[in-house]
Amino acid sequence: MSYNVTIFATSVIILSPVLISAHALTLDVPKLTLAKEYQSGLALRDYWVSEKYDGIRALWTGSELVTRSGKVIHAPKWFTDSMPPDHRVEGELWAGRGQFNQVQKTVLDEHPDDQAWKNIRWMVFDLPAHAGDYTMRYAVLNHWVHSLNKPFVQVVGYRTFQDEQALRAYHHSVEHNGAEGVMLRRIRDSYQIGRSESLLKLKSYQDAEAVVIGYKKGNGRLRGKVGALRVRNEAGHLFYIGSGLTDAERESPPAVGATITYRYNGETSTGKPRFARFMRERRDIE
DNA sequence: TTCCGATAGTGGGGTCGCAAT
DNA sequence: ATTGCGACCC
DNA sequence: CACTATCGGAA
Repeated sequence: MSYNVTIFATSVIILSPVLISAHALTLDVPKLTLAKEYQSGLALRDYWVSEKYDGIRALWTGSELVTRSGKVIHAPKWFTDSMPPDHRVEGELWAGRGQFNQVQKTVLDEHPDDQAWKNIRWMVFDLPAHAGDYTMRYAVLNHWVHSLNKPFVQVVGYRTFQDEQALRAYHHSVEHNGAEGVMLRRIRDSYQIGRSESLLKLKSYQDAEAVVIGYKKGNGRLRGKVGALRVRNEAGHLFYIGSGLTDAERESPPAVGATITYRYNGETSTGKPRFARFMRERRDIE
């Protein structure tokens, strides 16, 4: 019915001075569902729960595969040649648990490496332009994937849970096996653009301590303040922490030699903490 | 009244691609 | 051949 | 990605 929904927003991208005078280039940004953080106490019976696949979001527009910001993903012909010309399909390009780095190295190349792409799966989970609640969209999606019958296109699987304790148990078990976390999909919603209770993510984080060994200057509105702390953690890794600092903390940051607590989500491929953010300075008690 | 969602703007690690060295 | 940087992904 | 700082409208 209302098939004519606007799927793309338009934003202006500033390019090199040569191009600015001649053309105003635009980039189509897909309007997608964004996940909110899970909070205890919601009606679990309204949700289906799946693994959170740590890869790169990819939308089939009907003619090409694009990222969340609308950039074209240069997939091999054999990967996309049987995609439907008349449907939008949304999923995650994924290479297995703990393999985000491989996905990034493979799918963002301008010239696809055929061998590397053989390790990529497209874990599909929605039909953004399809009417109906999630159970209906999921049924259509399943039907399409089964008829497609390609090993590298799979539908994400779901479970349901009666109570939070069971959900937590599942969450911890998949994370123990290397998953990034879990997603909760509210099954009676039509496709929701933006951030809402329609899609939730549940991820664990870790806290650790590090010693401040220096600073990096801030840019833009933070000019003259601290942009990031240079730190060394207990494993001896050197890295920067900028996220999490308030404007006030950037004006009078923890001193060199101070111990801080930071939060992170697992490690990168080189062993550094992923998504490290500042929590607080350690205050020793006398 | 409080709180939530959207924006805009900061910051990180890792990678690719291109320009400068 | 190496380095630096912008622009992407998360 | 995580986060801070704002703002206006929903709750």
